[in-house]
Amino acid sequence: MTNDEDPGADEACFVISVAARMVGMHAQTLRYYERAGLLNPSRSLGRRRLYSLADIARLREIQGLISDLGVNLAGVDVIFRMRQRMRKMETEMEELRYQLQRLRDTRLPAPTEDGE
Amino acid sequence: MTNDEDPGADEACFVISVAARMVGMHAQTLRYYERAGLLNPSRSLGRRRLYSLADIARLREIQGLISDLGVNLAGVDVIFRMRQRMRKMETEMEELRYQLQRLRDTRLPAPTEDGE
DNA sequence: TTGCTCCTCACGTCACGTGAGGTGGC
DNA sequence: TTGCTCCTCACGTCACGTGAGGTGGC
Repeated sequence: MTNDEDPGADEACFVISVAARMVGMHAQTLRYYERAGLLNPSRSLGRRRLYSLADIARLREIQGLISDLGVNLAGVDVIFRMRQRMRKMETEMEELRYQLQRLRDTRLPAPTEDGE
Repeated sequence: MTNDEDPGADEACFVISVAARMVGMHAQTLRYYERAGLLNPSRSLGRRRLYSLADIARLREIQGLISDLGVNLAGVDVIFRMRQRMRKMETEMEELRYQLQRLRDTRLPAPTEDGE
């Protein structure tokens, strides 16, 4: 399902003016957020910032928290950390549910040894 | 283990000056946080604020986020909501783990190994 | 009465965003 | 060359916290 022409989420593609236009922000604001430690675009050889699609997505999330909810930059940082933990917990829950289901399915004895 | 002399966490006990002294904040700040919707102390008949131990605990949490981490009030609100969801998820995980353990314990048909 | 509470208004400070100005490399 | 980028400095605005001032009920 991968498309050779589309850039991967982590591929550095966009220069700052393009990235700023994509998310409707000022280029200065992107530099400001970077200085605040909210995102880390890669750099070209000439020290120019290059934003990936993942960076763009992160910018949109930041935008939502700041513009829509009124959170400040320190809050965005905390919230992102919490989101990461929540995603981890969700993964763990998926795993637990899977194990539970598998145990229930194989609960009746006579385990047929054909599954992995 | 309940102590008749100690107030319950939700029992309204402390007038604003006492609550402010307990958490090291100005009374005006407590009123300000209330206006911002961060906490809701009960009121006495004379419309005076009465803070419970749960209110005090919440104030300390607010204080930690604001003073230590630099989060603003809107951020505190979002973070509290996320915390609530995380606590719910943790409870769910506990339940899942419990179910899983129970299934594993009863999986072998005739245990009788003398252990409980 | 005193000492608290209530409220509103107003101010100082700082975070945030952005414009200006000067620089350098595709 | 032009049009971008880089950086720093400086300003306006607003959220936050707090003091002042006047009120009312234990």
